[in-house]
Amino acid sequence: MEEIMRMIFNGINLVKELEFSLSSQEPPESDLSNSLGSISTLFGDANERLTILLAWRNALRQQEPVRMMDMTMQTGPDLTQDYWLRCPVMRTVECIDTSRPRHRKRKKDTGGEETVLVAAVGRMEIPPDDNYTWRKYGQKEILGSTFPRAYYRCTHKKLYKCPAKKQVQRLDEDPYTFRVTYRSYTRATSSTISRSHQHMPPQQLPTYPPSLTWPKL
DNA sequence: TTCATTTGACCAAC
DNA sequence: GTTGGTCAAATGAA
Repeated sequence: MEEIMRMIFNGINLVKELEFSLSSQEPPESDLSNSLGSISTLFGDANERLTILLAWRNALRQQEPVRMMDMTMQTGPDLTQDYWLRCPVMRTVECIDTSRPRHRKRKKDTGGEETVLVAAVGRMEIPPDDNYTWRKYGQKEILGSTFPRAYYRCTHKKLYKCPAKKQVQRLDEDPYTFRVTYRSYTRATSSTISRSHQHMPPQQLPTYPPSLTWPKL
């Protein structure tokens, strides 16, 4: 909510600036267009976030089994900032030993799994960016589902041995809602995190979702 | 040239 | 045998 309020106040400031420039002189049409575009975008984004937030609160009120999570509602650092590295490492993640034989499938392994419902932004057919860098590595038609399931892993899997993965499944009953499942973290100490991560300033660590926060360094 | 996506194939779990 | 998760070659975009 704090982030939304900040966007609204920024929009108000832009309106005031526009008002001032109009009262003092007639600005070039290009400047006027840019200014109106910025204001429109800012208020539009704030409105979208507010819509998602309300849906999330309604879901909580109804005590739904899975949480509607606002991908952009943050209380942490400013996520509009372009992190030089956006890696979805989870709090208690244990690094993968790449020397062991690979396990392609682990059914019933629900440890460290977190599922959220995510509303698509506007009429877009993709879920909003969760501010982490993912690389798609597969897509499958799922029995009983109209839409295919997409598989993503952390972009920095090799570099930092980051094991985080997510699955994105569009809901049959609501094509503009996605079920996003975050996977592959185990109960281990943060000391098992690759030391390569330690150059990430902790104050810039993203905080979404709760179980996806960076380890304390 | 590098990196991301697509997609058929592979394989373990059921 | 079927299904879901992953791999990796091919392809495309920047």
